[in-house]
Amino acid sequence: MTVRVRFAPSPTGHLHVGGARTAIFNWLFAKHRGGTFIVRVEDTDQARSTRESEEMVLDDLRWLGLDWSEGPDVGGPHAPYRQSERVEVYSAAAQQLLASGTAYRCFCTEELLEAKRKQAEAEGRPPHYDGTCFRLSPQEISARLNMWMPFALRFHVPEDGDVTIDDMIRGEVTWRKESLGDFILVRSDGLPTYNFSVVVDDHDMEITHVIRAEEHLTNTHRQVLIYRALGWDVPQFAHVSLILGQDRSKLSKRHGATSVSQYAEQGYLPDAMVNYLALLGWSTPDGREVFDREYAIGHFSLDRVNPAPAVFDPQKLDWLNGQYIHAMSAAELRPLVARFFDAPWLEEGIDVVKTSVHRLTEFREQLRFVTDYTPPRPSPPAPLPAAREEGGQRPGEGPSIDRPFAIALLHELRTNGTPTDAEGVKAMNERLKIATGLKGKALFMPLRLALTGLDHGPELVRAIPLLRHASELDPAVLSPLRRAEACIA
RNA sequence: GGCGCAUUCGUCUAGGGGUCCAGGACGCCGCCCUCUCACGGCGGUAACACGGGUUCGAAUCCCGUAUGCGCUACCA
Repeated sequence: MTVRVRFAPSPTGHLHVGGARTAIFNWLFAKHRGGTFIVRVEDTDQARSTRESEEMVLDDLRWLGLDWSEGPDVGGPHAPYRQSERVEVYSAAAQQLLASGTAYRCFCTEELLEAKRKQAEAEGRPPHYDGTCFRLSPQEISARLNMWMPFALRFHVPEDGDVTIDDMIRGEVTWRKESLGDFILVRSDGLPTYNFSVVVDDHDMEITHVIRAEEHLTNTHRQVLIYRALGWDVPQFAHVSLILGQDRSKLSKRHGATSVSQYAEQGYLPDAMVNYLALLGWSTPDGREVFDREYAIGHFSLDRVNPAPAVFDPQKLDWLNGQYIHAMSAAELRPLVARFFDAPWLEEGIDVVKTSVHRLTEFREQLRFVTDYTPPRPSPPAPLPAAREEGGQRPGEGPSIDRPFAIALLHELRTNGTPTDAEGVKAMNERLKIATGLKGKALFMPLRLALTGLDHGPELVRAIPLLRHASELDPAVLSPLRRAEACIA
């Protein structure tokens, strides 16, 4: 039997990282087993679902690089893949349950149910449906039907409600016949509830493995009862734990970015995102943590998925994203970076600074020494020792520069020109060493300061040629020569 | 309240009775590389929630407690 799995998002906003990880696990599982990955939209909650959200979620999945062979956008043998368009399928199943007596019409209003719930809770009883409508006689039912009273369809939980599943992540989970009240299958507006539609769809779409979030674990109890009442085979279940924020509560907006589109905007790469999310709960058999999709597909298994919830760690994501960026060539990176920041000299710029970048958006800041330049102030005469605070800068440090050094540099650039490569920079350094009598840090720091205006940045043998090339390609970039002049003015 | 799930370094995790005074990764700290900042290399810090069992032996099995989370909706 070939594996068929599905990811079933509710279209109520962008795809969240938790959903993304569930989708990734489903996708990896399907690919690993040579099965089929399906996307199904669960939009029976009309108040919250929108078509725009559906598009966003699908776009987010595409951005992650996941592909599905059946879904609302591509169709498939079990179309439609949008629950709001599948009402006939549900009513057929509902009729079957109604006919067999497992389901019954409930005429209770929401207000009445709410009142009963409150009452039960106040008396310390479980807040379950009291079965009023289950006891209605056929006469009473037809009377209400004749009055056009709206009704919902309720599932009658059998006396022997014991259910055991063998969860692929958690092992055996058993629910004894316990506090489980008769629950709604079809709402009075005719749309099915989650527990009903999910069973009907998973059966209809021949889903073999249901891999979903842990929040659905206890719902499985109800769902298995429905499977049994309908005489259907129960699929394999695998419940993946939740993703938590730093404070160990369920990840939400106040923890910062939670949707994958936000991560895309912040300069994370899809490959890094998939890698990181896969690592949140799953571990590789050989312990490696940086891997591509082929590796993940080849080695994925639900046995290695941890049942405990995991805290989302932005620092590790940053590190991983950096690993991917560092491994890419400047040519590969350029079109991706150009989304955030562009310049004619961008590719060389990327090549020079990429080791200090963890997110694509950081290139802009790392290359600011090219686009922006403020000449360092001249060295102050003799700082007053009394004015120094503990831990303050000592004389001679800080973003300032000696006038004689600036003059020597300007002379060097005018006489020999600005180096165009690392060899040229080294030659220039040798000449400056002789001209100024400085060497090592005493030479390089003032040089860096004079040409970049900053006391840190990429190595000068790379930075100086970049500045020259950039100024030749881009009139907005001040050349090294002009910078040296500015130091003296 | 009831039911269910979970609990190894700050974080992600390896571990499925002895090879574990617990291994890897991120972070943090130190050293090296080095003009600076990164990158990279090397080293260090740091954990089996608690209490009972079972066993010659438990991080690993069982029970309880605590804590966290989920469900208990005409949300999914």
